[in-house]
Amino acid sequence: MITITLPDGSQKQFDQPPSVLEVAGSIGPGLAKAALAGKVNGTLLDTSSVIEEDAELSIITSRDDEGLEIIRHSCAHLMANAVQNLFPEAQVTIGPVIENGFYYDFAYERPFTPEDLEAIEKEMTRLASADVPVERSVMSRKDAVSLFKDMGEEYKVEIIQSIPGEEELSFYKQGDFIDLCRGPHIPSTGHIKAFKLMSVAGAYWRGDSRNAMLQRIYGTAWADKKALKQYLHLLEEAERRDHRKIGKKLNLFHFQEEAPGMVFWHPQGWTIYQIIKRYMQQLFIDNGYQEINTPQLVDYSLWDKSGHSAKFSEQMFSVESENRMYAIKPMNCPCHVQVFNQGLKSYRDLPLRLAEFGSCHRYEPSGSMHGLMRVRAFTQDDAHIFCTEEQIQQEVADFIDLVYKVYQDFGFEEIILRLSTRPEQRVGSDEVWDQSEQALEEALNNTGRDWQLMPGEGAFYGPKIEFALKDCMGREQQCGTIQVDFSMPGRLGAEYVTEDNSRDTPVMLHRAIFGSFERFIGILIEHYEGAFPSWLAPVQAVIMNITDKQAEYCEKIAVSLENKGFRVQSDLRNEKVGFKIREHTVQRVPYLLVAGDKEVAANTISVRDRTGKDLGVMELSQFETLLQEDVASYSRQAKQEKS
RNA sequence: GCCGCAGUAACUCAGUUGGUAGAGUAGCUGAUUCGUAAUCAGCAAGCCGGAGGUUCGACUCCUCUCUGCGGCACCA
Repeated sequence: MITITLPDGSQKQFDQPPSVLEVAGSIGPGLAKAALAGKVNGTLLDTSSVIEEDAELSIITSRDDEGLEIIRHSCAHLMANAVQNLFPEAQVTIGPVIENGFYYDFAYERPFTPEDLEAIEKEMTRLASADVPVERSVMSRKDAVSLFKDMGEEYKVEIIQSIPGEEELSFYKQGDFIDLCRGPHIPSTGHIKAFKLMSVAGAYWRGDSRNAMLQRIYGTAWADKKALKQYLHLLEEAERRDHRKIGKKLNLFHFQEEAPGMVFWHPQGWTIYQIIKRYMQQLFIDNGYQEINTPQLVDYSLWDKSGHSAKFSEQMFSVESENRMYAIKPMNCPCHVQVFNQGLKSYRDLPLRLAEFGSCHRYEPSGSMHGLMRVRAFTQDDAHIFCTEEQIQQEVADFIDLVYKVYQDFGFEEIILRLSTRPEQRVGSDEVWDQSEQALEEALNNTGRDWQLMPGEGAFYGPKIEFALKDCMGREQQCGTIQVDFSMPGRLGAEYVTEDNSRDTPVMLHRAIFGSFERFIGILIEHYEGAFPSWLAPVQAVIMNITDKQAEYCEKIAVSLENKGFRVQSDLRNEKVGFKIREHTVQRVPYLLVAGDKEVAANTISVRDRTGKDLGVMELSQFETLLQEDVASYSRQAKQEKS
């Protein structure tokens, strides 16, 4: 007698060990039909698996996250099946589930074309509607190797041979197609109902750039057509929000061939940049940082000393002049140590916080650049805190608070914290690592917030905390960081006089909140879809006349608002108001002010916002208050506005 | 850097099985003076990314190169 306990606590008895499917069938025929797999005592198994002893079981359907993953995984197999039907020469390699979908890597003599994708998709649809049963089997390593060798599947043979000896090898077969796989899989291909092949791209075998390049086909799969449609819609929205498109449309910046990976900021974009910079400058002042500025071009000898030229010279631009080699700085830290080194420092000077809007250049590989998100010339909100080991924890705690405040000011509510600890290759003694990892950990714990541990992900010179924010599309963007550095101050001869009049080397904390201005602005553009909240909007209001008669009045209003510090334009062109309204709405100006004869007579303005909401007719002073309050709220209320 | 795709007017894009290009928007000129998301008409605008080659002839075909896009790798 086998007792199966279901998630609701109810129990079912079976005379014979039942399969997952049989249990599902005993609950209801609908469930049996929908069952994709079973979770037996926490382990996912095929519906065909037989449960040999008393167990807890939940039936997995497409409504479960696990069910969706199984669908995606099976869809990857379905695709491999289709590819081999159409291109028998293609070798299969691996096909895992990824976020929102799956991919499968093939080795084939030529790249797949978009037409191939269409054909593959069609073949997949055919196989799915044929509802081919998917059957699991077990094979010995020897049999498996010879089977796949016979099929000419060299990559599979390599995979099989790399699996540790004791492990059981399971295989899934649908029709003539068989693939090595841990499973579980759907009982038959008919359970795949909504999928789409997205793109082809090259990908290295085993992710190593020294290996052969395979053809990777990406696909997405969902429980039903509706979910698929929703996802495709989301992709469209992401495309609409693409900062490169919006940057062009709103005339914020451009790139051109002569300066790859370097931004040409236009007046509108530079205004946003300046606002953010001023915001950060004030933040520095309020939080005990001192702003400095250091050279762009520094002789290679300094980079030799700091260790950069040995490790990172490939990513450094260099310049030769008068027989000297200079590097355009890829980082600010060595220069900041030079500033620290000027004049003898005392323990009383610590912590010393030096900040710089440091303009850095790094040679990024051509294929890695991406709009503002990854550039070769960028500016960091960079600062280095020189302190004692005892001071690390407090500095880190203060910094975490600061990051939260800043991200919230910019409208980001969800923030993810990660602690990266010592990597295999590192400098510094274990005691120092122990101490600083502990300092970071305690600082994190003291915030009362959740954080994730990333073992071994720290920099070679010290552990670090990273801050990722979630944008309105739920995408994670890693921006802020604070890193403990035991190495560089010593290398560059930084020291201070201690309380007992000896010398000691300070610890250096590298930290940034935005990361790079360029990237951060890119994130903001996508987050707001170009509709910046008033405090960031390059133009906060446009005042427009209805006919020439009100031109002078509009000018007066514009000047008056400008004198109050607002960013205002007047639009006195001989166009219909509707035309002007449309244009500035499209340009995402937060407030549109109209003055016709009525407003002139009453000394008022008619106000609407870019969402089309009519805010009514008001006196100028009323509007000033409204705009002032909007600006003062930063981005915190921007969420409510849907434009 | 690697694989694939792309580069045509300021922008978005169409086009030619090889006979030197077209539409919308923007721009300019003129008319219109208008009440909350596009007034009308006319004009001008292109070394078809760059270099080489094949050809009587190349935007179209080939080679190289640059830049961008999607991935991969990289991101101290």
